[in-house]
Amino acid sequence: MKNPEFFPIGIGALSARTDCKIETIRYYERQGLLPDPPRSAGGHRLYKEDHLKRLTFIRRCRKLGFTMAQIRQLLGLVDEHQYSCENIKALTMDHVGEIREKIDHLERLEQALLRMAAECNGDSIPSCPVIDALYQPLSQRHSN
Amino acid sequence: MKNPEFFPIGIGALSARTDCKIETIRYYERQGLLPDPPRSAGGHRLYKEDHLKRLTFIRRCRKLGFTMAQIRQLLGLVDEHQYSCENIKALTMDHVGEIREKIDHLERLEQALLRMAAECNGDSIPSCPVIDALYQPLSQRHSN
DNA sequence: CTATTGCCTGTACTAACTACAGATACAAGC
DNA sequence: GCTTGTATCTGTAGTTAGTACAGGCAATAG
Repeated sequence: MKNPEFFPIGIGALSARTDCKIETIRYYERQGLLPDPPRSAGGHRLYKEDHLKRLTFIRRCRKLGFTMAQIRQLLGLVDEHQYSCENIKALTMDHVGEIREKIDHLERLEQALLRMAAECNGDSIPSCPVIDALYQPLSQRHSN
Repeated sequence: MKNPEFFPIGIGALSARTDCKIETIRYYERQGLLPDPPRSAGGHRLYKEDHLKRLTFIRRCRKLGFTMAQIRQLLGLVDEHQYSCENIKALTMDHVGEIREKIDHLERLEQALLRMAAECNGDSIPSCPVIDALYQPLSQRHSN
């Protein structure tokens, strides 16, 4: 029940099954995230089910916002069977922390922009408090 | 009261006053955001107050998350005196919309990660539902 | 006059891909 | 077997917004 007749597959089929562009697959190989696959007589890459699973893992991690460095770390743990629920959870929660920081930062930007935009009266004369606020030099308040 | 004795200044002084690295100032010049300044006999850049104001504007916009393309647009409007409260506010609110999309996306990632981490029992045996969830091929459910 | 900064140009690097160009391999049809 | 068309190959360059040099002049302090 492991569909042995479908493997090995070429890079195009792997690409279609993982929603990952061919160039990106080759890029991951160059970066060492995917092992170099065996080749056909003519040099074409031939992938088996393990490659499919590994690439699926990589793509899911990327969609969750993990960096390639973090994925490398996760794969390292998996490859060496050195992972446990404990350390995977720790890495995951580190990543959650990073995401929260980004959210905080964006929320602060949003508030700053909304405060400035609230000053606008929305008319069409060539003047705008947003531009004024951004354009005034730092040294305006006391002679610097 | 415009401190005329402080200008012109060199690139190092401009850098110090704007919290912008020297290389970044030259980069903005290459990208056409800052006009080419006059030079000394020996070729050193000499900046005046207008440059200081313009660079301050650029840096504030960057800190607010505007891309360089957006800043180019804002500066274009300012340079041609073609801006009004109306269109500046519109650009600002567009940017707020982009920021909100990023926040939404990050919040969804956070929830996905937290859901996975919640499955972890936190023990130290080499097994983890997060890894399992990420590693299963798409084709696992029905023979593909 | 010389030593020390300061500044110059040009190039290469970052993250995570994407997009070619130009050449070769493979599969299908006849 | 031959041809055609698609698949894949390598290698290079582009994207964003800078950062980091190397190697060489310019300005300035003492």
